[in-house]
Amino acid sequence: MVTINDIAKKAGVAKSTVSRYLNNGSVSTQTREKIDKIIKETGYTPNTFARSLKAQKTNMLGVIIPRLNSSSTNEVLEGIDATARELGYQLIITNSDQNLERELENIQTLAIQKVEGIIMLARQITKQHIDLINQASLPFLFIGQKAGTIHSMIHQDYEAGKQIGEYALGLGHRHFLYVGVPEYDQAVGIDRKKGFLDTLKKEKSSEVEYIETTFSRTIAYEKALKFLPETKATYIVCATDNIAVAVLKAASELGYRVPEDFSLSGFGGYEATSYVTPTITTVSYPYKRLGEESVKKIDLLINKKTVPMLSELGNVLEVKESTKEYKES
Amino acid sequence: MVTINDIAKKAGVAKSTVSRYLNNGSVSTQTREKIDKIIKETGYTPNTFARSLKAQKTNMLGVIIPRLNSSSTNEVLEGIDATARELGYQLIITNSDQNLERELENIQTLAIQKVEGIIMLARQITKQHIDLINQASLPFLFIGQKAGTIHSMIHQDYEAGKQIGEYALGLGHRHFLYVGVPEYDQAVGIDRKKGFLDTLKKEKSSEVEYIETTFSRTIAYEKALKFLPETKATYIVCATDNIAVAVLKAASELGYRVPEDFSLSGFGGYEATSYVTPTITTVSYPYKRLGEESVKKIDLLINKKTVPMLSELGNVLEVKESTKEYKES
DNA sequence: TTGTATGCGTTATCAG
DNA sequence: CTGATAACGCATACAA
Repeated sequence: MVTINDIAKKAGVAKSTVSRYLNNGSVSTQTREKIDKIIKETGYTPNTFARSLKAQKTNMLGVIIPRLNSSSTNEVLEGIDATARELGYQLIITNSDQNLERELENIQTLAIQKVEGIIMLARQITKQHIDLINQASLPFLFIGQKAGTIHSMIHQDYEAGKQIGEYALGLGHRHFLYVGVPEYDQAVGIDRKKGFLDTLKKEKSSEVEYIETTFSRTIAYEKALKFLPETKATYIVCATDNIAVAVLKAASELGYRVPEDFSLSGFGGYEATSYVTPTITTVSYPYKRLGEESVKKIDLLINKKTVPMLSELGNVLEVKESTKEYKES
Repeated sequence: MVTINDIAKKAGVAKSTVSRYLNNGSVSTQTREKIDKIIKETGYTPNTFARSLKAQKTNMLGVIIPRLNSSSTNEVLEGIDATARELGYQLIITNSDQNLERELENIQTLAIQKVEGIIMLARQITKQHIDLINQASLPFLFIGQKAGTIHSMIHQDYEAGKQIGEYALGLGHRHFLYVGVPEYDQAVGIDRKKGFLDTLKKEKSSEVEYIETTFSRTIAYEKALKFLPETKATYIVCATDNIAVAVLKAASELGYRVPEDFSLSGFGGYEATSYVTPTITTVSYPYKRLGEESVKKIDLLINKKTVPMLSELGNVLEVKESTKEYKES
């Protein structure tokens, strides 16, 4: 490996001169040219580790994601990537494979790598998380779930549920099926559902059945094959777009027509909802922007600015083909 | 920041003793316990940079991907992630956003970061790539495209095209439409297509129309709205599953029925092909395994073992609902 | 403008 | 088993 010393020797100067050349630049034109040439010849690049060691700064940002093959995750990542690049951060992305142990492990690993801050796309936040994060004592930001004592950035999930509720009631529907996910996920499992249910309460004549599934398309699909023939709902609300796509698939398999037999909607605004037939009504979430904002926020945190503990991003209802008015038949 | 020195002082020993404790472990039980306690109290973690500086080893692997929101990319990443973890590598994932400049930039960046090796999910390989890689002179592996002088790992795209060709001919089809992508992509744009076309040549009575689109679903969708009413093909071959999904969407929009009006197939084996109606026949590629194998290969490269310049992974035809026999009507 | 000397946190060598 | 010391590659205060 060629070092600053080699360059210095070959150029017949002190290594501090080379260092100056590399940084400030207070060097005579002569030596500058000499060094210039030699660096090109040797293909020398400064050693980042030595630099970081000296500067006590790594310019690296850690990102922890729950899984790779998720479109929402990827959109968030896109936003993170773009803004990180803009602000001069190098990204270390670690995958925790929806596994609590690995999540904690990754926090550790990133802390050891001395990243300047960590952004974590959260599923559930446990005491272990909090403890570990406090212990690591570096700027930390949760995305997607809120944690009281740690900075977080979330979607307005309660609002989103409310939007769908109001929209569906407005269409005249009174009998609903809510296909949800477990409550360990505060944002999706609880807030989103609660927003919906609370809205329905305003309409006394409404009824809601509830089915719980997981984030997996396959599992949702299999459950749908069973519950679709049994439900009396005229409107099915799925907790995620993925689930909605799976339910739609099962429906078409079983010979139901959407929205003629029942209306269907999801949450998320995934691209997939636009490429199935019918296209699926959804509440679209600004995932990419969430990623962008999160980097800006952690950057502020890193630079010791004060930022609000919690930021919320709004979302917007996208009416497509899978929902229609309910008319007494 | 708490360092090995702090620990040493508090424990009343030399820092070399602490270092030994951290590594080999030749320390008396007494001092071991003392150090143990202090490290826990202070939450000390060794500084990776100092370590890397000393060890001249970073244990980091660079990965360059063309874009984040691609299911094939993500499956490859899953494989890479899993195996990297197994082999003890830390991943630095950089996104080049389908941009040549950024690709070259990323190679630079990763080289500067002193990663031990780079895996790049390639689109096209230019002389600039080759030059830069040779200059960086570190283990490098292309995935998805082959480069003569640099190690690469690819899918059998020509074979895949052939498989579809033989299958379609076997169903009795003679009039085809191939929806392809530009030839700057050697694997998908050329090999895949050529495998298909070469196979058709064996059947004199066959005819092929050709339409070129891009990897974008939206663009493919819009093109399909135009070409579907015009084509006489009874079998449409799409160069990727994404394109196939888009064409299917356009078809259902226009009132065509698949496979009654025409058969349709893609390449890739993306999950999406299973969640549309009808499900789409495809040649599935072992993306995840590709990721796994690639890490194993670069690990070999890093450890100076000799490995073949080129590795190929096979793929398998998955017949689903979107294709059926052609019968003279 | 240039060179010398020192320290960043760690590991390894070599006496003790 | 333990401690002093040098070295990794770089940046910088200070002196020349």
